Amino acid sequence: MTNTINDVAQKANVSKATVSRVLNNQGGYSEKTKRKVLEAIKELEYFPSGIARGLTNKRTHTIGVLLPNLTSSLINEFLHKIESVAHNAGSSVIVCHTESQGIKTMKYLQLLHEKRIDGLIMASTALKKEYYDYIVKMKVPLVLLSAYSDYPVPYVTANDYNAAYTATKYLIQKGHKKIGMISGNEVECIAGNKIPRVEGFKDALSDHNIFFDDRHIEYGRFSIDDGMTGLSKLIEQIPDLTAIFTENDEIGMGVLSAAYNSGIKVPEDISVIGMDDISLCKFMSPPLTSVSLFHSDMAEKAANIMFEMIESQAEVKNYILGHQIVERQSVRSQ
Amino acid sequence: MTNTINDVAQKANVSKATVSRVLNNQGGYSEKTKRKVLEAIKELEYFPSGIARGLTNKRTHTIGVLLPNLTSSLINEFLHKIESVAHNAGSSVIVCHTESQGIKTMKYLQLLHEKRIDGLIMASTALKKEYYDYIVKMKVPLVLLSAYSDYPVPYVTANDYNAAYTATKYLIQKGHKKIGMISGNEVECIAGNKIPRVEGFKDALSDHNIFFDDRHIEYGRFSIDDGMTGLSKLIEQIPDLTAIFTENDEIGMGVLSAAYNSGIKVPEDISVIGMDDISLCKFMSPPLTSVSLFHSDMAEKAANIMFEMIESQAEVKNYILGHQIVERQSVRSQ
DNA sequence: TTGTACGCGTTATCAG
DNA sequence: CTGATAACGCGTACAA
Repeated sequence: MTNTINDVAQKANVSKATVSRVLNNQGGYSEKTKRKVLEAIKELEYFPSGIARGLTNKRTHTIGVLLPNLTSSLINEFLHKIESVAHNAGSSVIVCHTESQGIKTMKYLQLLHEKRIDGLIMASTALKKEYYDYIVKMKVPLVLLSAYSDYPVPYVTANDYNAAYTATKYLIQKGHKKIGMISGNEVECIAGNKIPRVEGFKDALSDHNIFFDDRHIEYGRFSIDDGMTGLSKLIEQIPDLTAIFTENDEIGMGVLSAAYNSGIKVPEDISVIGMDDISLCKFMSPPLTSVSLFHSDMAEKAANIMFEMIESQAEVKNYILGHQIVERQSVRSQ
Repeated sequence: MTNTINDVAQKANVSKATVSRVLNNQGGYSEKTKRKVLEAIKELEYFPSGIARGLTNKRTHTIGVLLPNLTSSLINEFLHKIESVAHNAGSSVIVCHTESQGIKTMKYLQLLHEKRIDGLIMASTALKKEYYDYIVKMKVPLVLLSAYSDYPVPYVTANDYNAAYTATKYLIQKGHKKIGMISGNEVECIAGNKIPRVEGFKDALSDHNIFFDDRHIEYGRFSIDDGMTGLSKLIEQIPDLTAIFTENDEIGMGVLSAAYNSGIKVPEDISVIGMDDISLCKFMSPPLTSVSLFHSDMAEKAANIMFEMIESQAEVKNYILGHQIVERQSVRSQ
């Protein structure tokens, strides 16, 4: 059995209250008793129980992170940064991967509720009413990461519409006129909402008087395979296609891979620009031009906001981070 | 304030013992009181506190996972599987990334100790005496994942030596005679121990009477960049090199990338075989031949063992999983 | 079938 | 400066 504060108190011939005081450096005790207590602690190898402490303190020093199926390098960037901030704040992180289209989300929410987490970060997730209502009941600060919501919830995200617009415009400025897109969403709208990256793409095209129709956009599921199949479909539908904007880098990788397999040269035959600027872009063949959304900064910001809310209850505002094209070698001038 | 079991008891005009019984389906109560209690629970939106329960139960239904800096797709495979098993067992997982060479490891162990986790999984980490001693004091079941130890601790891992031997032999059988290796370890030995994958490489060469010396092996830090610099160094030292075995796929990707940048064709000019068979291999240009170590199975096994130990206290034996070459297009016959 | 009382490990309050 | 004692929220013998 692990030793408790009582054992220490007994061994040091003091009350457990005193032990607690020494433990938390609260002052109000003599040097002598402090030494006695410290000694007993060392001898008994006593280590306080965070869970018992949490019971009285109403704080578990644990936060939850809900993550959907994202590119693994994105998940890692998010998780890593959040963890880093959390640990600096003396908290630990419980991760929950919400696999396929969040049917498990409610279950995880309950689990986290039961664990009495101090706060919750949801990444890249559409905040459904069901979730929101439940989280409100949990009475736990929530921060959205790489997501937006109409509910009064702070979020940290990029402007996906603008970023997609920028990427498309970049292609246009490079002289491309036949431009396709491969989206990661299987349908054109999510829960009735337009997909920002798709809209940005469309609007950039319209604004520059470049023709497009449904055949210029393929829909998939954000996987590399979708990039592979997407390329052939796009080429089939638009034979004189010269450039492709992919909704994320993973799809972009798929395009690169499919191009390699079918003897299509990038960027000579076709230009490709991705999005997210994951670390792998640099190592593609050719290195993939992409749009950085500063995910690491996003995660850090979100985590910081989270802890601010935990500490001070204060309402915190939203942050929309910028984006930046990272030129590499997958796009050429037309 | 969140409602407690007392509030429910009061509302339903029963004792909290009865509420507890209903909550845990322990029987011994009339249908009528059950209904009353359930109703009160619903009205008050009562949800039991796992931390209060943990205090009496001595079980927090939380396990810890310690991860070093690995390829993000590996981390994800590990984490995802462990999480999946954990959630099925009604537990959640706290992640701890031990960043650069584990100086933080002890701090994390203390944190997990304080959190009173039920069990601990350490991935790809050399179990130092300091860690081991501390974990023994924690009195928490420990499972090593993708690691081996002389301490009496169950582990689930591949036989790295054999896998490397197999990979090298594969290259030899393809007719290669000038073979280099890029290791991810900065030095030839870790804490006095030879690196299994390096030894497997060397022995395969020796056993087949193929000459090699120090110039045939480059050391780095498991990053893609090391693959990039490693390639040029290797070629400089061994101009007639025809094949490279990289200690992991990430380094292999670096080699592919560096080759692309310097106009070296893979596999025409040089063959490359990686290790781990991460999901990205399939999408490299060319697709990277690798050795699968079945990491997903490893993680699942480790997690299952973990929960067996938690449930039954029983000593559990070790598992060494097999490996398999996954042929793609980065190696050609010489 | 139901209620009482106590333990779990810690912190906080109030005396002394 | 220090010590009882009461929470905290839940489980569980034991008693009724």
